[in-house]
Amino acid sequence: MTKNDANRQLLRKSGYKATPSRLAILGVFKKAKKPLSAQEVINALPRSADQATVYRALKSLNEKGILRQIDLRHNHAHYELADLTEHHHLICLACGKIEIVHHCNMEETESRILRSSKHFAEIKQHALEFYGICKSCAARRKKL
Amino acid sequence: MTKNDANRQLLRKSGYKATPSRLAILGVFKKAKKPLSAQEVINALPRSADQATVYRALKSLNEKGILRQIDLRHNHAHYELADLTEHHHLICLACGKIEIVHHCNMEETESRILRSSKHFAEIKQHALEFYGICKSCAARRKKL
DNA sequence: ATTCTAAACGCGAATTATTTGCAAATAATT
DNA sequence: AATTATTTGCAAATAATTCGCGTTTAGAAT
Repeated sequence: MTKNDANRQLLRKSGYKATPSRLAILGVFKKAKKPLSAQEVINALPRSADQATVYRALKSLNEKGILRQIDLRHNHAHYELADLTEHHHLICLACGKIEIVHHCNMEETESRILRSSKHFAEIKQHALEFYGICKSCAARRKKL
Repeated sequence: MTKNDANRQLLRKSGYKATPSRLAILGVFKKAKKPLSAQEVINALPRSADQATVYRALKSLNEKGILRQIDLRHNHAHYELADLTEHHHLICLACGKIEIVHHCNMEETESRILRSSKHFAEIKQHALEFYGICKSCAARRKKL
């Protein structure tokens, strides 16, 4: 299966063993349409893996930049594949709805920041999320 | 005391009672040089308050926009006063060091996003944090 | 193919972070 | 001073994440 071979290589290239759980976790993210929490990954796995295994995998994959961590303000971390085209999230503070946002052009900002920073040598990632109210929540609130 | 009077008004204006714990919590943030976790607030309080009280206060103050929540990737929320001049954070993935970043000009981006969004009515806040490696961690790593 | 070994796993328990229910206390209003 | 809706403290619950450790296993070396 070619998809698994690609993931297998990806893991090996980062110095990890290509274990069934890690391959399965990557598979779950490949299918996902939105950032997933550890619990959602656990639930979505075809053959169950221990929660410690999943947490460890998420952490490692995030450290190597295969996944990226997203803060949706839900008191727990979410992750998504890092190789998606550059985008950010618009999150409804009332209902949690997520919309994808493109074209924020952060590379330029990052290099400018780095040039003027006293203490930092490198920027590896950034998180840019917008929190607001979605239209249906806004409508619902007007009625009250 | 004039400073407390200002905070007292701020709280009342948001519909809250100006209780000693909330005034003390605002006092702690006023002195702080960096975003604080709930635990750090608890430790910094002159007269101790219960953790439930502190968590409840942080949540309310964040909802009313007096505090804002920051994600430093430490598995717990941090907060800072919302009325600081617009800035963001540069966080070292290796040691946690924080540097303040100015001039990211997000208002323009926000209004553009809102104009092109299908589902969102309003943007209330954003989080923009940069994660990288600080110079001293970079140096330490080279030696290894 | 078999052996070897560091890395990864599963399990259970520990930690850490945050929330909740409820009775008592209290800030603001009258 | 009396009233009342908020807020507090306490203790316990829940949620999120991590850790220790004995066992298994992927990949390298024979």
